[in-house]
Amino acid sequence: MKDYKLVLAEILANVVEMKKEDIEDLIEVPTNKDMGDFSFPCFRFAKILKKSPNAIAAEFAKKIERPDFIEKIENVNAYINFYLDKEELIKTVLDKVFDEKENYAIEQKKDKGNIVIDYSSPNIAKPFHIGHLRSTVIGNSLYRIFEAIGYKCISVNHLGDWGTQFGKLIVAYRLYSNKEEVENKGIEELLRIYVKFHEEAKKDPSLENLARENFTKMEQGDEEALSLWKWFKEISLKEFERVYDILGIKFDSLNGEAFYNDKMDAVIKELDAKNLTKISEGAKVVEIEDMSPCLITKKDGSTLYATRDITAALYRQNMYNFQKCIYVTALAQNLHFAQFFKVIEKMGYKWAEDLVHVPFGMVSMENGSISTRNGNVLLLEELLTEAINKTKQIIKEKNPKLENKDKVAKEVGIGAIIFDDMYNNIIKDIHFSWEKVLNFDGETGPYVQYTYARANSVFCKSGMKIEDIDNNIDVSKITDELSMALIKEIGKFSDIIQEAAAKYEPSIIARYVVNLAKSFNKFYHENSILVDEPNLKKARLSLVVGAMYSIKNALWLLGIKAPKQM
RNA sequence: GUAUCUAUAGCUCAGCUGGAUAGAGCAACGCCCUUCUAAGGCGUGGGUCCGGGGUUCGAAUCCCUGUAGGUACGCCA
Repeated sequence: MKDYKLVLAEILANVVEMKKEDIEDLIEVPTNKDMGDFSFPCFRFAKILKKSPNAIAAEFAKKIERPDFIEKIENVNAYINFYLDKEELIKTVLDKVFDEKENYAIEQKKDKGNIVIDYSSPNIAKPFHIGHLRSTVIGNSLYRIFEAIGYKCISVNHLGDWGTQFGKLIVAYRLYSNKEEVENKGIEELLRIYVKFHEEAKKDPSLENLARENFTKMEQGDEEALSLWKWFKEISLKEFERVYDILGIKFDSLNGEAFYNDKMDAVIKELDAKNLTKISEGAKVVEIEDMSPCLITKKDGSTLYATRDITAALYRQNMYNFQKCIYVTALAQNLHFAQFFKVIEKMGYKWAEDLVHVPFGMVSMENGSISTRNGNVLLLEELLTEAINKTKQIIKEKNPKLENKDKVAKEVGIGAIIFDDMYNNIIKDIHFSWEKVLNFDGETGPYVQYTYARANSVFCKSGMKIEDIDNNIDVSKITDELSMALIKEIGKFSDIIQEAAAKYEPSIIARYVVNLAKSFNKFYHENSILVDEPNLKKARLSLVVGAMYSIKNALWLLGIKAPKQM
């Protein structure tokens, strides 16, 4: 919204002995709307002026020149409260909404520079389960949020397609499977033999050594090992793409860990040349103060996770010249990121400070933590299918005549899952519960989508075309509190996106869109929209359409569709 | 042991760049569809903001400390 705060600070600076920047910091938005749109607390002047805060506030309040956009200035105790002029406020918000229309609050220019976002990044040869969902939907949302404030984003799916696990898989394949089984059953068979490997390795630890040997062979370019690896990777990618399609997510780069195989040598040499490496217990490490050392190579010379991440960061900086490089991974990986960010800093690269780890909490199942090895997993597709089926059932009950039932059920069911994942601060752990995730009442994705569908429905019944709805309305027609509350909520959208970006927190968008939907539902409940009086009808329809643009775009920022009917 | 995250209503959580009576949703109970989609709206009950210090005119919010739980800590990713 227009920067009223700044203007108020300038006006206050004429009365209060303080820099306008400091005044601006002091001005706050009251928690209770009865106390105005902005308020200025005067407690801190008591000491200097040797008067009571209440007296000071009263004195200041008298001296302030009221600007046009302020309807009323009121002194309550130690506060000076400012009430925005309603007509001014309506005009300001609607001007912006109808100037930008379907792009409302979403910046179209991408001229602030590049941001690389590394997310999803599942491990090849393991099925896509609900544990992978978080990184995927959070990363996708951050991508859209940063694009919405004017950055060009590059999404990277840093596939876990390299590492000792492939040594394990190769061993497991040779011992427990064959070509036909893998071709027929795909990733399911790969999972089976992976689990089997871990069972057997408990009894016979030499299998682990065999696995390591096979990975080393891969790193040395052994053709047989590599062709198996390639085959496993293709099978996995097919499955992942199916899941990404359902979620509507695309990546700009699929450069996984293997992509950096031929680029790590140069980086290790650079580390050596900068005198950062040491040999410790046979491994090559970079020592870091106040942290355990970062391992660069194992004693057999093969590389590790950190080696590939350091190499990838250097490559990305070189390739994209990023303003930020964001990693969306579990909180449990905190140390790893702290370590390799520090290594890059030690290498003398100033852009190390542009590397950002966005950590999220763990998902656990009702019967303990998720473990692919133990088979305690819920496949994402199973969850999505369940949600879609539940939605179909509800549609059958509530809106049996709906067209495109399947399409809508898909959008709503998936919306429910995505929304649920991002409604709380991402740092919170999630204890998965069918009951919770399949509840579509209250503060949920379907609630917001339903609100949108209602708004669309009433708009359609008006018989107006979208072009007929604009900001050219009789502002005096809108007077009630609920309409004003809706306008204010719509007007907040841009600030909310800024906040979500600054905090790397999609839940801020999710919370916002729920408040917006609540606001709309109250407005809708109390005010008839399709009234006879044409000017009133037009004014109210402007609010309906403004709410629709806002809800649709906010859902889009979360990666959720807004069906027109449901 | 060290680091890190979390602790607010029965449950799940907002609020945490300090401010005016601590907010939602779920669950429970009650009301509102001959009127624009009831996946909705309204109402009722429900709180030592984990404990203890400190800073401040003012602390759920900042600092210190303790407690409880989660997670990570060299050749996995």
